[in-house]
Amino acid sequence: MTVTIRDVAKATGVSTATVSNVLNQTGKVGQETRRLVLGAVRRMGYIPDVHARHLASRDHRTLGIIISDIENPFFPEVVKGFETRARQLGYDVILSDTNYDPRRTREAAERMMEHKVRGVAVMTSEISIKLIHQLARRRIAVTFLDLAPVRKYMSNLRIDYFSGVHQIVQHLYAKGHRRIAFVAGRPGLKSNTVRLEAYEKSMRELGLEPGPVLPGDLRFEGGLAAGISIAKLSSRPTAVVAVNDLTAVGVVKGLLNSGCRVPQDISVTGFDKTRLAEYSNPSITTVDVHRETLGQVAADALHELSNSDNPQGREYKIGAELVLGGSSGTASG
Amino acid sequence: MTVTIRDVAKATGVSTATVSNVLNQTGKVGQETRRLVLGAVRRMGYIPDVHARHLASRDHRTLGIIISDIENPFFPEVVKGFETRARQLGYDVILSDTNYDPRRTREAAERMMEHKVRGVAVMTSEISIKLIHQLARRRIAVTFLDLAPVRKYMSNLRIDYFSGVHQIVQHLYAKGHRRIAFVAGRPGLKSNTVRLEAYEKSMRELGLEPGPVLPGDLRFEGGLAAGISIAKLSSRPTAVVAVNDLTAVGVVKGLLNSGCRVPQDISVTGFDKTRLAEYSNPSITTVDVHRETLGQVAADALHELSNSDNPQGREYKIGAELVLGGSSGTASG
DNA sequence: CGACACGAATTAAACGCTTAACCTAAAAAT
DNA sequence: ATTTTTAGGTTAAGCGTTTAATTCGTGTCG
Repeated sequence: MTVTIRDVAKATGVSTATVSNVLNQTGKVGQETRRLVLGAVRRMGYIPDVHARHLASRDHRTLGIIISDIENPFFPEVVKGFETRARQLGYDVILSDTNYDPRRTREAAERMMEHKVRGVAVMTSEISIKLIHQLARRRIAVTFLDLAPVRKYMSNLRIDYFSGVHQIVQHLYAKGHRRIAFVAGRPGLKSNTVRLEAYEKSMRELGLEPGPVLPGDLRFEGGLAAGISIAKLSSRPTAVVAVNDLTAVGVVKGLLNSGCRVPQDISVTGFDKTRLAEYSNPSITTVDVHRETLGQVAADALHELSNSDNPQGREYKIGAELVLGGSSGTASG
Repeated sequence: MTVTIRDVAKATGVSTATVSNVLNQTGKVGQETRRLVLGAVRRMGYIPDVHARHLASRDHRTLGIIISDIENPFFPEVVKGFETRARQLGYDVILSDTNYDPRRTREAAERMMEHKVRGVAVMTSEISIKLIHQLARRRIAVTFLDLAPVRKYMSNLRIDYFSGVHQIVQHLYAKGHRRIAFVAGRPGLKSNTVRLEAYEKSMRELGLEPGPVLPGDLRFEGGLAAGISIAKLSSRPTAVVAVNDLTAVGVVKGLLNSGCRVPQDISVTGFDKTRLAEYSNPSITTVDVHRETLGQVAADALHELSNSDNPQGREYKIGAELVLGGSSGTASG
């Protein structure tokens, strides 16, 4: 039914090997033959079967990326950076979304193995270390976000959350803020607790007492509630550091609804530099964690790992950068 | 190197056919043998090679989805709906992002053919009809968004943009608005011109003169500029219908910066119900086009098309629903 | 002028799996 | 008691490619 390489060979009067050589620019092929084959390929609409190709040539130029949730605005940019770079390096990319579900995470990893990818960028933290080791043991290169120490076939990407939070606190301090609150995310999530710890450490470094720390949920609602609570506090802080932009936007709305002006009465900062931060009113002072770069570096790291004959993993650091917005200003009072 | 079905067979002392039968629950296999095989599979860490499997069984349960840009907040939800449904129906999914680039669109389509997918949901409008026909000719089911008439192997998904815009205009009319402006998107894009036409038609239907119509770019910046322009207009409209949420958010910011209060002085509406609309301040009155449903319906449509023995395409309609926000209110004056 | 290298193409064996066709022994039916 | 059915397998032929090994002319060189 579908036209195969054999059909093309027959139509041109050459062997399938020659057709294959023409298509892959391998081996020796004469000018004239090349022309003929290419003509037939075009005319007949031949398209090679990727499965057969991969099966025959043991070289699967495919990279995988596992993310938590494509709807989470963190990931699309990471995916884009990864895909673009992988493409440049000549890889095909397959994507799996785990939806924060451990079972689907396991399935995603299995899918990667089934596809015999050369490497997998694990961009979710809801994955067991065992699964990662399982991949590495099959000589599949893996990168992850601060989930485990570096090893054979395993490289680590460290997003410099600490520096990001540190820059925020420094910025607020410079603007005269001394009472700075923090709105947290989900306690279990490492990327969140790291930010909280960075906040506490940065505060102490400046001789300030951390707190109050309010609970959040990484979502708008949590921020909203926190904003309302903060507005009611007796000795109100002059600035609020939110664990992410969404929370910050919620905080701002909560404060505004409670009659606090932002930034005149209270400054608010976010984290992640989502589009939300930019479009919100006032725009949110936030930290750019270079998501697209993250994806790129992941692709590079996998390429390096799966191509070197010494597949020892290493550490990569992804910078974070303060981005000023209208939500933070000089301390009042 | 990697463990194959033959290794499992050898270890268990049965034939590869039996192992295959155990794994796929086909054919007759005894209890004891099944147990043994499964044990070996687990113990040896055997994972079938998807390429070999697809090559051997001509049944490729894979669906593809082609989108313009994963960073565009329209798509993640569509992808999620598609993937979830496809998964339920037992399909694997491959995703391609064209980045609005015709060459990459062609590559994406080729990728689908290389992978021998059963169907492709084309969610971008930057694709030539030829390419779609090429797919259909290969008996690959295709769905698209109002790009061509229905045909063999080709189904159409129509998002009811008209109804959405109509609802908005009706809503504003009911709130007393008579002078209603429109901020357009990119002129070439069909989904945009449809909205513009729907706006004009809905206005005339109510005996109102459409206009002014301001240019936009589907982005925040275009909305911002439009908002500033509108604020300066001599006979200012009391309401602004923006082509999408992003534009609406820009318009709001432009108006606010120009000293117009929203919605007290001017009402603003968006389109698409992105998160932005919800988080923005005031939240934007918008139209929910049920993106996740769109993805779902696409998967269903492809499933239907590729499974029936009469693969005649049909029309599907995706509803649109007004969602009230704080950005629209009673007309002033 | 024979040996040789080389360019251009062919042959055929994988790659890892599925599946139709076939086999065998024991249970069921006649 | 003979035939038929059935359960529980096995055999082997692909699926559509790639690729190492091989063949076959032909121009080159000593």
